[in-house]
Amino acid sequence: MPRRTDTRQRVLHTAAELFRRQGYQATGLNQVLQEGGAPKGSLYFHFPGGKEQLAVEAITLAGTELCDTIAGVLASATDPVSGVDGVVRALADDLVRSDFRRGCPLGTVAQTTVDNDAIRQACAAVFETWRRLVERALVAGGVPEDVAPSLATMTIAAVEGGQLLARNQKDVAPLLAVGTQLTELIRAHLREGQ
Amino acid sequence: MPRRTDTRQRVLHTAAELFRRQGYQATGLNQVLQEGGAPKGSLYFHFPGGKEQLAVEAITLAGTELCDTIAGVLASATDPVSGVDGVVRALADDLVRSDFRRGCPLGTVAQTTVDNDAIRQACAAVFETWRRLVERALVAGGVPEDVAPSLATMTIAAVEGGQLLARNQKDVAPLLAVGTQLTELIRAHLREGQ
DNA sequence: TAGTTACTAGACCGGTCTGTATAGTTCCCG
DNA sequence: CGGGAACTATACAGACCGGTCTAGTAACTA
Repeated sequence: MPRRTDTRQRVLHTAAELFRRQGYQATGLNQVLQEGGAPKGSLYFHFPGGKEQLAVEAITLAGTELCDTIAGVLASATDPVSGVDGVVRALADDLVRSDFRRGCPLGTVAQTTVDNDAIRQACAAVFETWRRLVERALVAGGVPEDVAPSLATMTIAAVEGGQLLARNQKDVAPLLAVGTQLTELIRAHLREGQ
Repeated sequence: MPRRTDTRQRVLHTAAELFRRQGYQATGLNQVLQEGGAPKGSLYFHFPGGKEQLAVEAITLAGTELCDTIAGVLASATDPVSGVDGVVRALADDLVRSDFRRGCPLGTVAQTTVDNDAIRQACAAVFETWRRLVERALVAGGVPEDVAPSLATMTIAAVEGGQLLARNQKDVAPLLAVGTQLTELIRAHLREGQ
């Protein structure tokens, strides 16, 4: 039998947003339900696995959405340098627009759920998807294949750290500095690859 | 009148360790007290500001301690490249030794306390201290003064992100990749500076 | 129309959270 | 010895936590 309501999606999106802003532990189910406009019974009907299942699905959803955004930016760029620069700018815009409340949809949750295997692995899967996306863009742009995996990991790490610092300082400057240095690094690898 | 017991220090160190492993919200005062071996009355005698004050002091303590460690490693290195490499290796060792339970003493807390100004600023102060430490080492090693601030920010961000990824994957590889790429980047700047 | 599935609604449970209140103990100082 | 400061010890308050339960409603189907 098909779904008859959009409650599940509504709750999921609300949860993704709240987890992103506040992290896993700081986000209560009551808050999710209130902001999502659903009673408790509905939550445990749609997510019998409770908070953990909600988090896993919310992370996967948010990760996939951001993945599409990143892929779009990278695809519309002519080379990996401007591609990474574009991604960083997009993330910085998002930070400013939300007054530094929305960080990376994974970073905050991943940081505080190391001891929860289900959530940890959900985050790891998304991180790996992102990394591969960046790696492909780097290789396509001329970065040698042997350094691309490591450089892609560095890119993800630096951007995560940059978002963390930016949020902590309520200033995009650290993230923009990361962008500048990242493009510098990629350029250096492109020179070496030739 | 001078202190007569070490309860305050004991509780503070326990809190620093637990905040580091679990983050702010996931760490309960009862747990801190139990592991620190102190009753509740003592906590609110020594830290009338409650959990928030405890966190601010624990962050400052842990930040200062790690600052000393970093400064020691950087000072014993002959150049910034091997210095940064040494710091990354030390952090990776710490991750492995704790079975990936201990992350950066600030990262986890900073990520989930963006909306708490006191804690946020305590973290920001430590981050800035670290950044300046790295910046000085870079300049001393020959990195041009105009790029050193940005490169130092990049270093902190990348290392934070690397620790996050390593903890999430339970594998130091991402952090080591960050180390490799960071040294590469510093070398590139040293070449340009000449 | 009767039955079944999809879903809503919210009261309720035991437990834990931060924080308070108050009494007791230990030690130094005069 | 007396008094006060430093500190311990625990009981308790009030709110909130994630999660369970049961009853009810709406829509589709046989």
